[in-house]
Amino acid sequence: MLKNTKGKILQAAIAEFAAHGYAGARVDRIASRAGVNKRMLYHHFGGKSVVFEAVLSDRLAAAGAADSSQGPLWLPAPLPTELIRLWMHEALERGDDNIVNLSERSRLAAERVEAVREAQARGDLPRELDAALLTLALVAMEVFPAAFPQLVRVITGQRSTAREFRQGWHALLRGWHGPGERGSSKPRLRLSRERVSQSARSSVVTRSRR
Amino acid sequence: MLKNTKGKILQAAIAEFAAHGYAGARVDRIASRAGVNKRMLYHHFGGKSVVFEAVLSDRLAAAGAADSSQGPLWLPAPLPTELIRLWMHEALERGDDNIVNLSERSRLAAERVEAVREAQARGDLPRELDAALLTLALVAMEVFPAAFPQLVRVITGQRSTAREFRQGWHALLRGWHGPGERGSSKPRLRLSRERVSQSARSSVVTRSRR
DNA sequence: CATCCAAGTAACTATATAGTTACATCAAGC
DNA sequence: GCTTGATGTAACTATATAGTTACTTGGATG
Repeated sequence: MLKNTKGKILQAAIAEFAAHGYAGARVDRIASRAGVNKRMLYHHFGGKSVVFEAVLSDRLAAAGAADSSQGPLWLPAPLPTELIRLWMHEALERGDDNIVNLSERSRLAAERVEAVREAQARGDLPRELDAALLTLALVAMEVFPAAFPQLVRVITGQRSTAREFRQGWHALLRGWHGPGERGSSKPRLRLSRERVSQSARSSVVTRSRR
Repeated sequence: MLKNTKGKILQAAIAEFAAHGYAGARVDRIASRAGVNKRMLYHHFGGKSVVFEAVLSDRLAAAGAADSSQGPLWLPAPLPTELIRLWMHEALERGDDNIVNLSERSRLAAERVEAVREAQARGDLPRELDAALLTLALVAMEVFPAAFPQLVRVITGQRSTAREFRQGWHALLRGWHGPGERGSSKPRLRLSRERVSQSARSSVVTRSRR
């Protein structure tokens, strides 16, 4: 079977739910995006809510697996916007109850925590911090600007997507983990390119305030 | 005029939009929550979208003003869930374009940045980091667990509302700002109560992984 | 007291939307 | 070649929902 109608529906639904959330998503649009008759959505799944479930299950389970390998841990690779939006919709709709695919996601998260632990052992990350919480903090710093771009703009005056902001943000992460001497003596910074330079000059903030 | 119908509608709308987002919110529910005839919503505002605008304007402008004063800066006061949900809906619906009340919010944010700057001058926060970005990072650490409770649970195995998690998270923030000697020699930690204790033991993470 | 206008009510309308019904196609097994 | 069941299509239905119409009330002002 090469038509793969179910798969096309799922892909279309991922885009639709990421863009509009559960309430804002339209079954007709999903079918139309998939180039498939709406009836097939009810055939392969059971209804809108089931498709939503499938989307979360499919998309959120694989998440985190992609980026656990490359790059320094304190500067995680940017996550796809779609995934972040689905996380937001998931949180808004369901909070931390009935987490879809909890066991698999926990397993993947555990791998990442383990990587952080190893980095701590190497001295690449501060040793005295709890590994799981540190992992969470790294994810937070990675996700936050993409999730709340308006707060980035309000606080720093910059767009979260601007090169200047991203460089500044990375510089902050680098600096925050401590250019100090806690831990090992190994060189902690793998990236030596990107200069901090003017990094993060907020354009909206009044500097001359008492 | 003591009936204050418009105000009641606005209050009800804040709750409704925070709970369900724009698409999920129901005009009838807003009217019903406010104990007011639906027609009045169209009388005082112009339609659903206008009410949404008013909610964002009213609620997001005042935000940040409340907590800019009390408590140490590296451990900001918890924000109301409602506000965080509105921020999430705002981000999902509008990104960083057409930010409502941008100028006033920027002004309030600037005050907070200034407070951080002063804390840096006192040596309470690391001096070498950009003040605006540091402020943003502090907000991020404050907002993230409430915004993404499912990620907290997936990564740490704990509920974001659990006392144990919060203590661990606070301990991490304290530790992260550097128990080192960069900056001043002043005592940096004002909270001396809450012990780090077992702080953050993740229950789901496999510790024995290669 | 009469007028007038903002505030309020109930019932209605148009439409968008999730979900269904009835039918068509087509390949495989008998 | 005929039945059968999975896959697909078009048109339909029931309902929820934003928005409106037509009317009422009440209180301030001349």
